[in-house]
Amino acid sequence: MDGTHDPNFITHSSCPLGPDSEASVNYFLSGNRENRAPREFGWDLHAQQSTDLETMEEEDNDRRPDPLGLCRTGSGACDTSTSCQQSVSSSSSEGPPEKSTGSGGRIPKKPSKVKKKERLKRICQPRFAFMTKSEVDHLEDGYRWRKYGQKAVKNSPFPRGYYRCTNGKCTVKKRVERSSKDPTVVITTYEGQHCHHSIGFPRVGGIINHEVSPSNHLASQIPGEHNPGNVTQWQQARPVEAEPCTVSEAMPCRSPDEGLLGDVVHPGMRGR
DNA sequence: CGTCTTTGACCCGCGC
DNA sequence: GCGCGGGTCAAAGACG
Repeated sequence: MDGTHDPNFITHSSCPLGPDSEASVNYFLSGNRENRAPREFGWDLHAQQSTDLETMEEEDNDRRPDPLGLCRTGSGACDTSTSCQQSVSSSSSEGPPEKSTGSGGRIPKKPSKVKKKERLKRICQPRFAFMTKSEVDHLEDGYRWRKYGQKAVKNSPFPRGYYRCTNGKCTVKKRVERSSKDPTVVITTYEGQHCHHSIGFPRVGGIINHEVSPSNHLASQIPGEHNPGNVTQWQQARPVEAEPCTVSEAMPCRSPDEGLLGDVVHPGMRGR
């Protein structure tokens, strides 16, 4: 990867949405360990939306230090020993979930021991979140997602949507929610690493990425997705401190040529 | 018919 | 121990 050399890549020219867009995006890389507040990580949010984020942070701090609920289980249950693996509790990679040949109604869930164990582990994976000014909740990012849940968020009138990559072997998830402070701001949190390439941008001139180096192609895709003229500036936040598996300069968790962060975050960004 | 969304229930961790 | 809130599951329905 060569990304660490281009600190200025976050420019209009590299914005997937083009220089005409008008909204701004904040990135912040989340450490995936322990429920430490971003501030403690020394986040350096200085873009226009950062205040919003910080506000959220403060509002939630009384209960959850993590403004986005990142690594909620981190306070103890976060098993990072495998955090670099694609080992989030996924029903796909494990034995077939006993299909409840439902006798009509919803039968009480009795998760297998294995499944239960997995849930207990609920491993925190590298996470990457950003704020986007957008009217659209679910931003296109080149991947296909399946919504598997939606929850009302406390202190927010807007629900949070839970998405999972449709690729069977890919355990990447993402959460999408709107800022309660600024409804025009969409907070997207990616978790995990893609084990495949994106499918391209159907709506952006049908760009296919197979020729672009992974370290680049997503850097020029993700945040903006097809964001109808909303994202112009990419704000860069300081990567969170590095622990065994965090997203920082070393990027120990990232596979050489793929993976969420590798795809999503331009190396130059991570290296700050 | 296959895929995706919706939605209510369930599970779990944490704070009180 | 209990309640709360977040995250996930999976059936049912919608849609192309």
